[in-house]
Amino acid sequence: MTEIPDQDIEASITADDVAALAGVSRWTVARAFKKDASISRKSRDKVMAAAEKLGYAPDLLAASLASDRSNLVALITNDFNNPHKLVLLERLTRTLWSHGWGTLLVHMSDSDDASAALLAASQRRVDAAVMMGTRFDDKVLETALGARRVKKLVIFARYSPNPNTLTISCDDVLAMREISDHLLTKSIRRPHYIAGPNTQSAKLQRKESFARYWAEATGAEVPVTYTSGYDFNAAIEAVMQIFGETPREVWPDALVCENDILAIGAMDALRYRFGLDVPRDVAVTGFDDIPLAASPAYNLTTYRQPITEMCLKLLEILDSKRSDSVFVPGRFVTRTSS
Amino acid sequence: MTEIPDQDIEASITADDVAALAGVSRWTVARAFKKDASISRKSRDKVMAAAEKLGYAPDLLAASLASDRSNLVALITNDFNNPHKLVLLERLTRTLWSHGWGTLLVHMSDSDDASAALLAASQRRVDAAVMMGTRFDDKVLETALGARRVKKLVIFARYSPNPNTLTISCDDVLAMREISDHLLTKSIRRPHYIAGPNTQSAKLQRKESFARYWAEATGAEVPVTYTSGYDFNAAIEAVMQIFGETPREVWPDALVCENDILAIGAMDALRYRFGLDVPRDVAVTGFDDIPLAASPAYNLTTYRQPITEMCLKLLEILDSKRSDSVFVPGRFVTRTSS
DNA sequence: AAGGAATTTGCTCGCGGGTGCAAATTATTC
DNA sequence: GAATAATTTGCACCCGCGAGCAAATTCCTT
Repeated sequence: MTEIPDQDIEASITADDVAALAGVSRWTVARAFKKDASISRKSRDKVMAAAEKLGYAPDLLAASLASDRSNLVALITNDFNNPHKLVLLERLTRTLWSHGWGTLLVHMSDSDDASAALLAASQRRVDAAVMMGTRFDDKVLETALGARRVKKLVIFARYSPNPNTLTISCDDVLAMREISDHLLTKSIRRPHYIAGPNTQSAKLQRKESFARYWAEATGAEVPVTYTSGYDFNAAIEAVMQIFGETPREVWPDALVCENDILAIGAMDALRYRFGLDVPRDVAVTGFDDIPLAASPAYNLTTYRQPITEMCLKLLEILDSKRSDSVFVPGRFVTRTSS
Repeated sequence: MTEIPDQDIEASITADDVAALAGVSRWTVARAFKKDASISRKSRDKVMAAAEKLGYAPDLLAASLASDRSNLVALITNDFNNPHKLVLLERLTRTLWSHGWGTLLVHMSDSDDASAALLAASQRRVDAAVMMGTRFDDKVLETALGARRVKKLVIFARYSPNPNTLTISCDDVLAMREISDHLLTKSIRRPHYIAGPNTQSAKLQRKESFARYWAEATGAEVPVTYTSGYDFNAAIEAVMQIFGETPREVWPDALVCENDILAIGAMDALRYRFGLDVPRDVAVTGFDDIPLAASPAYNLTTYRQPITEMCLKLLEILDSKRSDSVFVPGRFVTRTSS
């Protein structure tokens, strides 16, 4: 009979050690740790007792290598200015984790392309890569996908028509129709759309949707200003430009912002640079419903993305129960900024 | 001569394939990809050419298994309400990534303890675990460390006296002295400290430091209110309590907040619930210098953590060039809220 | 050109556990 | 109780690469 070493000696405990202690084979130990494996009640108990005694936990690295399944998902993102990212991150990690998935966070700096991030992910054998509300270039993506195999590539909270890609996103079209209808009931005449940087791909569909509905309803075109980034300073600049360079008579009476952080910057600019009142002089709407949107300082009318549902859809994709893009309706949140 | 398979056939390319194409052994391929390995210029070129042709990239999983070094760091956190977390996350991932470290993000829900997170991390063989600005229980930590070996455990942007642990943190003591001095020059008489939840361990040293300096300078004690969490609603409640339950004559003339998100909530409460002016009626200071602190709406006086330096210290620890705790001075940022 | 040092290359063995099948055990039927 | 079916267990082989040493090659020196 082999000596079982004291449990705190440097060497780590493997399935073999547990097997020896439990008096079974290594493979029985593996089965004990596997959901619905073919194993008798008795041996499982024996194994579990031995495992607990030794403080054994399966090595996920070795398991991934052997099984070609890592239970790892790469979360790729590049825009860390938006507090909404934090919400997405939190929900994604929590949901995935509670379903047995680990998350590898890959920060893709704006300058470099997606390939490096995807390559790094694939080198760790992730089962899927999730581009999280991230702008990226479709062409780069194409080549990256060609060269390096990432089993599944999901675009989360954003939209890409790339056929090698799955989109999970809020239903922007529906959302903008609601915002549009809302502004109409508030007798808005001249809305102005404030969009993030104008990128080639992986965009949101908010601007187009809003413009289309507004044109359908009123026949008027919606002017658009693109900011230099998704942060409130960029929004302040945009508002300075819009209101600074046009005569007061043609000032917009509503700012429809692509997301909350732009909306908050816009509100600050309106109030502190132009002394305007929101919503009396200008109404403002956002998108995402970040925590700050509910603060008494902003009370922002916005649209909440259905993150929980979106996470569930992601799980379905990971479990291969789904393989098509999906657009989930969110919820319009009316507050006093409009 | 072996047939080289077309590069896009399902099977993934291993070092063996590259070796065959380059006409060298598998180990030479490995050396070509290793910094300062003993290999001739000629073979390295041959290997690299072959690798590029096949689209080969080393499998990091297999490498970790074989070498007992994963180049993976677990980032463990649990408080996703604070936008400052996003800054920390961004910096950490980016710094680590650019130095060859992958980051495993582990979300530790407030309810459960650190053990589960640490266990999960160790199962993936992380080289180190970083608790990121996270409250946790020291006792749990102790047992978790005993049972499961995580090679290095770093407490980042927080402090723990646990000897199995390394702390990398902003120098809170210095910081609070500066804030304290600043308030004295502004003739503040009755500061009130707003702290986050009162936890057992892994706390910040801000409250004690401020109270101590203030007492040294004025002989007065600083009253403290603990919020129920690090979000601005909790701060609003705290302010409601402080100002709602005491007569106007003894209202504080400054709110020293443990971080920016509390400070912002406090300012909102002062302005919108009590109609007070900041800083004329009450001065407010924060900590962290989150992006919003610079917005025209808040213009918050705060203290910026030296995140860049802290990340560099972390790298030193990962590379085993350092094995002691370190407290880095940050920078006091004066704005108009005080 | 020979001898030795320095450099480069190849190889055995192992990291820890999964797959899929064959052997062994247990349960079921008549 | 024997024969068969169902369940449980054991095993050879593999996943892709690294440590460390031995063999082979190259470079220097005299």
